[in-house]
Amino acid sequence: MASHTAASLKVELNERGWRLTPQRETILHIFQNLPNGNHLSADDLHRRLQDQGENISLSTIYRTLKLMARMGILRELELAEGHKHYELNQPYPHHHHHLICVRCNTTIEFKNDPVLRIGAKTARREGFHLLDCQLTIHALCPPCQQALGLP
Amino acid sequence: MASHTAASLKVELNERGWRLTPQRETILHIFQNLPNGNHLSADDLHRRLQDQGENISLSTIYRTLKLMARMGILRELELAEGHKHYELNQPYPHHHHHLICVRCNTTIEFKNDPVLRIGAKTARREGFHLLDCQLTIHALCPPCQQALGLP
DNA sequence: TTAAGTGCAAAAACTTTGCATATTT
DNA sequence: AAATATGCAAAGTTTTTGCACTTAA
Repeated sequence: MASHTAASLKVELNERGWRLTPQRETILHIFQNLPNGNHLSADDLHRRLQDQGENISLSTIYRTLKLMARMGILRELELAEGHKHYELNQPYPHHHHHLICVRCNTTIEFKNDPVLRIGAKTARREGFHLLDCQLTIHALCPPCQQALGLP
Repeated sequence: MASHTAASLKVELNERGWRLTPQRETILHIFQNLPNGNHLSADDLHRRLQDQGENISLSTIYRTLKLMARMGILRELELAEGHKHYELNQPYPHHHHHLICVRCNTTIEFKNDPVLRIGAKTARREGFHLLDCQLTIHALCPPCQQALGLP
């Protein structure tokens, strides 16, 4: 869960018989330069790559996102938009969780160390190797409570 | 987040200008009779309804699942299969979280009250009305660690 | 009565796959 | 050289939508 350089990514890939390609390196860079709190869908990433003149196919993007999520480099977020979003899987103290309004999709990030510790402990107890731990809270934001006439 | 009867569901729907239809009642029953720890995708639910001779269209199922999730009656789970699953949103002490192997999709449920309290507190602090709170842990199970030759 | 809900079929959105070609190790 | 990765186009899955009809309140 440490931050990656192209070199360390290469090592980690090679250990598993995989390869460092220019596409994978470019995609990693995009995420590393993403302002904190941003996250991209496959399509967002594709567009962003095209904007900077990189032509990487959507297939490769999907394959790379899944690979990096399984390696623990990216975390896969299920926000409210109906498709997955990805962001760098940052270690403590940057690690965070999400509070989401199910009506308007407003999303608030928050940090919580105890939850992170509980997640780590739970995985360890079951013998699992932790990749990511996210608390997702579904709720109604104040304006949406109003709109629904909730007490 | 209390358990629902057809009558209380009706009240809650009517309060918001919505209606209790036979389809909605039938769907609620399916979930109420689901053994603890089970969860259904839209398609699972559709098949299950057909098996018991109920003809409810997939459109209605999708619309109902979303509605009930937004009301806090069902919780929407993002497990690893690539589509949503739903289960009854049960209050403490039945409330639970999920530990998922990203490689083989093995899923383990676990309970954790502190996380639930943290979720409730976080929502309250932001003025949100809590609907659901789920800790999702992505990890590699022991066999999959082996298969990948992890130390 | 009338606003909301349903079913159908069609479309949309998102993701995966087969295969020929290119590239990393 | 051998195995992995890519790009393309095509197909697959899951979910949403428009519309005419039905139904709960």
